[in-house]
Amino acid sequence: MERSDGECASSSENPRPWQSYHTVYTNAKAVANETPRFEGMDGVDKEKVQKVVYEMSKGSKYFENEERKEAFIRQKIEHMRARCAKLTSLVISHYQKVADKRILELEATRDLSRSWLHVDMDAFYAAVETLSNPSLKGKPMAVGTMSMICTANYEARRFGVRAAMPGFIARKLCPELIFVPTNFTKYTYYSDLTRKVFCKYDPNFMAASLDEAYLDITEVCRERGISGIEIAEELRTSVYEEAGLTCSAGVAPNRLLAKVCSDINKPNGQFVLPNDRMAVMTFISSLPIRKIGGIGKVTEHILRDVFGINTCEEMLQKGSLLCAVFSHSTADFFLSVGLGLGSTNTPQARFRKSISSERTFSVTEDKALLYRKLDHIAAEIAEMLSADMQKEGLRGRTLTLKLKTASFEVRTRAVTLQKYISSSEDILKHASVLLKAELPVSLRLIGLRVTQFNEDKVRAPSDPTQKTLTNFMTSGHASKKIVGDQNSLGSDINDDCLIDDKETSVSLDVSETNNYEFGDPVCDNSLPDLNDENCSFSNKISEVEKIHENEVSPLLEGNSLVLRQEEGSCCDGVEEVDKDTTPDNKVGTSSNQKDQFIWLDDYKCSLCGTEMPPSFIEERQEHSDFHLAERLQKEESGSDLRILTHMERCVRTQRDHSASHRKRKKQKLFEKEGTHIPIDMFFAKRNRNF
DNA sequence: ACATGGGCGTGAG
DNA sequence: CAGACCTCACGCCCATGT
Repeated sequence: MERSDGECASSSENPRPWQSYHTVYTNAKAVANETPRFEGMDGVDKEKVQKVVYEMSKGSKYFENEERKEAFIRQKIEHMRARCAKLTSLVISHYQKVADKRILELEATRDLSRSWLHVDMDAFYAAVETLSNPSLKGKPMAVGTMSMICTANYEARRFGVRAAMPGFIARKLCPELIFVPTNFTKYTYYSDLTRKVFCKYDPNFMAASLDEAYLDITEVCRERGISGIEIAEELRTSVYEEAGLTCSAGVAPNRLLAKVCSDINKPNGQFVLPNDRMAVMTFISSLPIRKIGGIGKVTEHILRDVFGINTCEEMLQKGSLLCAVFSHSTADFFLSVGLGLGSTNTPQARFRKSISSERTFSVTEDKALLYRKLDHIAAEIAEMLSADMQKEGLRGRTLTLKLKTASFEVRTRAVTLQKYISSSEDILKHASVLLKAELPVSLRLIGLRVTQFNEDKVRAPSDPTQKTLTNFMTSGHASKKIVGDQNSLGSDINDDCLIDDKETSVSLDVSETNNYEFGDPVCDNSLPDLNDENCSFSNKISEVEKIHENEVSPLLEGNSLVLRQEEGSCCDGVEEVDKDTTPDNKVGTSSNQKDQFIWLDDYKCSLCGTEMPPSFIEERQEHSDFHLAERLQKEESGSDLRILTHMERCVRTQRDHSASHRKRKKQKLFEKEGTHIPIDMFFAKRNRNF
């Protein structure tokens, strides 16, 4: 079902707006496709769930942000489509050869000699909670809070309640829902019980999280002369006996497939895929791509809407396009998926590359209050982070501050230091500098991350169990401590084999659209910048005087520092918090007029036919920018040195502004149109000339 | 050409 | 009583510096 356009139109035009509002929990792997037999999704009225989710979300800041992101992805898709359409048959046949060759090479790496088993505990946290409080049995229950759920039992899932869904929406879906707070000490305890069982089958098993693990059962099968089916059954029985919990298992020739398999007969079931090429290919042929680990909502969307790929098999059929459009590693990943390949070795320990801690809090309008709060929270986070680092003996020299504004825009700011740090004092000291530089902002989250570790730290590898939904719940210090404790508590043995969840772990960054090999005209990375409401783009500032406004922002920053110091004092500052958006709004209207000529019926782009509702002010501006840039590029390449039009000046103004406002990133959107020079180079040139 | 730094998006639970 | 949509890790891209 494809409704890329009407999505954001007002509800009068679109009778079912909720159908296009996808969230991770309405579009999760388990929910994604038809086969409703399993995953507790039987009888879930998906339409109703989506409607409720939509109704509960509609109009919120969060929702608006989701819409922005959605729109951005749609643009990206549009762009990639256009690019594919432009491929000449010559280019395509070239990439067909590239793809064919690569497929052969990948095929040659196929290893069917090993058996991997993936175990996944059923609704783990919920199951543990039920164990310790049997009265919960049979009742819909979720582990988590009103703002976020990390696990729901199967009774609750029947109502559409899922992990990563906010609690208040879950309650709407299921008014009877019982909420139970997280308790990691318990989960860790039970996790250890299960791991003791895993050890018997593979002493080097890879723990993927508290409730998931990969076991290489090749040896046990051989030694005991029994099949993967039997091992899986025995293991599940044993886990139940030891921990009183049910789990699901998948057995396959590699980890990627094993993980897919464990999902098939969940809960309390198993699925075994024989080590046979035909069996694998058949399995893969109809498998929806979304079932593959590493392919999420966005990638699915792109592969489907740009290439028409729905099943893994189709990755191979569209191999040439994939190779033409994506980077080497990404294309390789996709092709491997199409072949049903995955890693089969037990990787040597992988080391953590970053460690971080973040926290969400309620948005405070009052500046003085906000700043006091920030002080407090920053200090807390620094301490948690430092504690975690010290626990793992880590020291790092890059500190990144993460902020989420009241409008859900995410920013990160980093410094790289001369020396390695790990103390909370050091962290806080540098974090404060970063934070202050951003200050007139209304925030809902701050986070700190440390990277660039001191290498020779050949310490125990990271504990993958940390990457859970869950930690945040007890989000303060408590949870962190407990999570940390998993390390010590948690099986010392397996701690040294780190999981790499992504299996082939092929870097699949969909955002990249690089093709490799010699640069052909296919290559343009461009996507309009739709993301940042705050800065730049919507200011297709049409008047020269706007330039002065650009100069204002540094002053504001200066102001903020002052404000910062006189925290207690009353503030005119609250407005300034919105300074970013205020000018935008103004500009929005003025530029609207300017753009109107391009929008037929105020809806459809007269140049390329892309449809976009009038409410998408910023997106539309970006879009018209795109055409403008295109035109400019043509002119430039034709060495047409004519005088800039009014509109063009505006764009330049905006670019300057953007650049100076460290908004450089998405300008790439306009780069690399075919063999033309990058547009920002172009602007640079122009700017020098004028 | 290559290394490094910074910013962002993606996926997972 | 209303409001409440997370946390963590990774890898890619661009820009900049050498």
